[in-house]
Amino acid sequence: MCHLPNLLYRPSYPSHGVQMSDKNIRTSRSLAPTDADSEVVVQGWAQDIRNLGGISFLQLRDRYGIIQITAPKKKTDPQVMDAITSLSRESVVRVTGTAKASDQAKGGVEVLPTHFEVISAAATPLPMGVIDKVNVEADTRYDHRFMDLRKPETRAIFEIKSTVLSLIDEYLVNNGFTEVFTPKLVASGAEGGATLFELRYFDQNAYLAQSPQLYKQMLMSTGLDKVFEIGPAFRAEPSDTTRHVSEFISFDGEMAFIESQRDVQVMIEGCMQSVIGGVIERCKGQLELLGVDVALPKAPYPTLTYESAVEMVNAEGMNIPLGEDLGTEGERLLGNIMARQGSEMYWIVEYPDEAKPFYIMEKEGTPYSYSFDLDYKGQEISSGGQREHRYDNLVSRMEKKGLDPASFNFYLEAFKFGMPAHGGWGLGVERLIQKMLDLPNIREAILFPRDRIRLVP
RNA sequence: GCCCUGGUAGUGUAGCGGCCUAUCAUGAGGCCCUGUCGAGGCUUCGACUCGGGUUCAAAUCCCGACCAGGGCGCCA
Repeated sequence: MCHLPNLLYRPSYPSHGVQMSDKNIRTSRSLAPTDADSEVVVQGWAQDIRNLGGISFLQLRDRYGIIQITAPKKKTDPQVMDAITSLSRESVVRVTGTAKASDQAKGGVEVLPTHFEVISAAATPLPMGVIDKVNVEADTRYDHRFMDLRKPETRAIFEIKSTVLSLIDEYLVNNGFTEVFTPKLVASGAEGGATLFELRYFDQNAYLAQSPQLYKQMLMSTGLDKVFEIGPAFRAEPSDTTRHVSEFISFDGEMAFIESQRDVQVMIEGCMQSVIGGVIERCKGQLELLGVDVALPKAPYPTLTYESAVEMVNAEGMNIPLGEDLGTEGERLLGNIMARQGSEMYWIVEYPDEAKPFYIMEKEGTPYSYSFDLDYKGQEISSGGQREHRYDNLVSRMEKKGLDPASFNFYLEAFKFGMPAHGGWGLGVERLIQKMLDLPNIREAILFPRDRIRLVP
């Protein structure tokens, strides 16, 4: 799969791309004082209309910003004047007019209209204001997300998300990975733990995949060696938090012929540095709009064992028994401790194998496993480890976890006829974005979030 | 799923037994204004989530449903 370079925010490329008509179509970015006295066509949403009687102003918003349409009554066709002053906010219009340099207009240029076309009049009142001076609750914003996305700062998150995905792609392809797609409709995915969404599949029952785990592992027996996938994952967990949703984008990778899980960690770490560094470099405008100062995490990321992580939080007043999960509070406290030491990203390795799925390799002679979590500012964004590639051990681990190996034949078969040592990871893309941009809720990083109760829009 | 808090005009809120014919802001409609950009001035419009109950009287108290926010839990 080929990926075009990110054209946004590289002013050396023409911003309007392919010219689709012979009209002099301009955007808020391409219109400049040097256009003065020439006829231009601009189009967008009517953000604000100011009728002062003898002169009217229309703020026209497009993808890149605002263009001011200025209509002095004496110099403007009465029909055009009327159309402007009677326009409802958020209507889509196309304006033809004369560009005029002006110190009083932002950007130093405004347009005096000669023709005015309402492409789509907006009904009133708006379900929520785009520039109103009142707060709008998150729930109301998600109910009317198309309107919410008219705010540049809301859109900025998704422009950054797009850049993150491009950067991941670039990094992995440069490191010899092949991008793959595994099925999201599956017959069984009961790898334990997470609950599945069930649905009818012709005359069978099927499930929405909670993870590409089994399939990406099967690919390790093929010779593709290094694969990654970016795609949706579905969890029917009844979670109700600011960091859980029932549909999210998972970035999964799997690598064959590894020496240890460390090989996998090195790859993720390099990828994260490249992604965060790339966002800082390519998304300056969006970060400024969001008022976020993203810092490149200190590398190499410190590695804590699960045991030492428990000791660290217990030393600061918690009381977590060995073997137990850190919990939300413990995770957050650990984040604070690490922040004090200047580390936003850090590894927690060797979790108790009891808490890990069947496909993880045990650390023999200990209650621990060859597994890792990657935490970013006190929140887990990725987990992975070395997989159990030895058929007999894998089957006995399944049995130990109360799973029936017979229902995993399609998976186990790949381990029977030559399977290299391998390891991999899964990473929640929206969690990465959430922590990177300090978003209060993971839903802010999803266009149309799906949670326990929200299925619309 | 549990605990806590809450549901009032399009949006965001105040009011928390009678002073409610319900506050303020924002918005929408109308009018005035030639440099607005959180414009300004005048004016009009618009709401108590639903169902039961208590009471002479309920937006206000009680019960239930539904929904939301915060926290926890569940959790690749």
